[in-house]
Amino acid sequence: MSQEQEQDPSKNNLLASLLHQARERFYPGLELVKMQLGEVLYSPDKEIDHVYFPTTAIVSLLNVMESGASAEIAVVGNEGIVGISLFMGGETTSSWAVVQSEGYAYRLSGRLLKKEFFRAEKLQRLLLRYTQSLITQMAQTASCNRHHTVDQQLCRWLLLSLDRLPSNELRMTQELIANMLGVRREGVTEAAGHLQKAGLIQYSRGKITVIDRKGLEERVCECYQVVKKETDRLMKDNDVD
Amino acid sequence: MSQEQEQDPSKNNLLASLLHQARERFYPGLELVKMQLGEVLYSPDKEIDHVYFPTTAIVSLLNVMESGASAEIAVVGNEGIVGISLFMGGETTSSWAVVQSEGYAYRLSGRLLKKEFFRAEKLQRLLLRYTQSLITQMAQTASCNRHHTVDQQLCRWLLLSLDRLPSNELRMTQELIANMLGVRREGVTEAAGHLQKAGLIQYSRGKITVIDRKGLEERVCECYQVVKKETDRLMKDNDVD
DNA sequence: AGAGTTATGTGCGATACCGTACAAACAAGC
DNA sequence: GCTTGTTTGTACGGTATCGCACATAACTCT
Repeated sequence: MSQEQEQDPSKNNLLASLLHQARERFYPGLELVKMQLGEVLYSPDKEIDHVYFPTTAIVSLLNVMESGASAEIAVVGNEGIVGISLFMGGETTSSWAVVQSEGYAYRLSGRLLKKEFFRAEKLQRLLLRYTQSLITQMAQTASCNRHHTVDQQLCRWLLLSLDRLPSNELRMTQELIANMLGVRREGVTEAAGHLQKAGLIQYSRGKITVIDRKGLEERVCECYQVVKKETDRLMKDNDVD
Repeated sequence: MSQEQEQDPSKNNLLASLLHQARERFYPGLELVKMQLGEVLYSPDKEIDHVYFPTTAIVSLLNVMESGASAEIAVVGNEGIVGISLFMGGETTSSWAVVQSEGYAYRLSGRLLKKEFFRAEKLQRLLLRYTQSLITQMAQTASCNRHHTVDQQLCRWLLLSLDRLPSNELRMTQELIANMLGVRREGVTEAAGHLQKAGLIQYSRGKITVIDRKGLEERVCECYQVVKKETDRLMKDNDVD
């Protein structure tokens, strides 16, 4: 499989930040896995025994209500790690991690990561900074849910996905997007219709092609930039020797 | 001032978890401060140089949009600490910390906390666990904003405040609550009207008395319990020797 | 007591989103 | 080709919340 051969741990930003010694300790434990759309990496109260460093996959952190309604609270792609509650403590979370876009990730034993986390201060600082950027994302999602329209949120969501994909083409049904945004499927149809009419995207049956990224950026709410800027700030110059 | 004399570091749960040695290192650096309603402990891009361990005060973590609209993303009372970004890394946040209910807190130099954080593993685990519980709160707030009514959210907010106060009386204008929930002041008037009519609360000009806490708990959305349960789980048996 | 300020109540039309129902377009298999 | 299932489009009434305007009520200060 050619896609598989192109994979390399350094395609994940966090793994790429691990230099020399740290790399030697980590890389042997890394296992390349392919993740399918909809795959559940963890769910509430299920002990997490691995963490995942996505390379081409995108993972959604979701909150599911008693009613069954859901809402995405953060997205993780090749810039991050899935499973922070492992080193944050608690072992489990009240949210779900679901594969939103199929692709590859490197998997690592939780035990190993945890050991290194408390042993290697620089690694720890790296992961904590990343966690801080996740926190920013969640905080912004909370207020975005409160104050912005579905149109704006769809733009945000498309850009978030775009940033984590190699091409300008997303494979997603509107139903799925609706689950992420926590709105009706018809709401997404309508919002997507607006964007299509404006010539920003073009989609058909589970395939969305972004034609005018600039246009999306003009239409998106501030939330996208706030998170991006803060993440860039937190994650630059973080090499772990 | 009698209120002041009743204060003691152990009234904050995190400080109370610090036993023996840890206590000796920390307590000398603690400074009791009184915090007024509306006081800003930190704001975006302003370097944080102290952390706060509230005893009787309640602090809101707020996100403020370009439009000026705001939304509370988490609350911190005597169960927690304000200023996690200090040890999480990044030094600043994109959110505000504003005193929601006046009272006392112990203030500690950020430098000292940070030093201890990376020196003392048990302290670190304690603080990370607390951070994890904050993350839970933010995640739940995000989905609550999406799926639940103002009525439900007001119940949640009242219970959150109640849990962090000594009495069943809150000093809060509806305007202020509206800012926290990110809704119109009139919306709060209406929701509060419902609760009052149902005999759960009683209020007049900035003073809300909760008469029937059980009733609130029956009417609140699941979000309240989800966060409470998870926080209890994360924060029990966390003593730092 | 009276004036001014702050807090709350109420009423309106506008709008964004919901729930539901159903039609149309497309894909995949036989 | 035809059938079946999935995905998307459209329509319609219902509702929660908004934005605004203004009335009332309660404290505060002189």
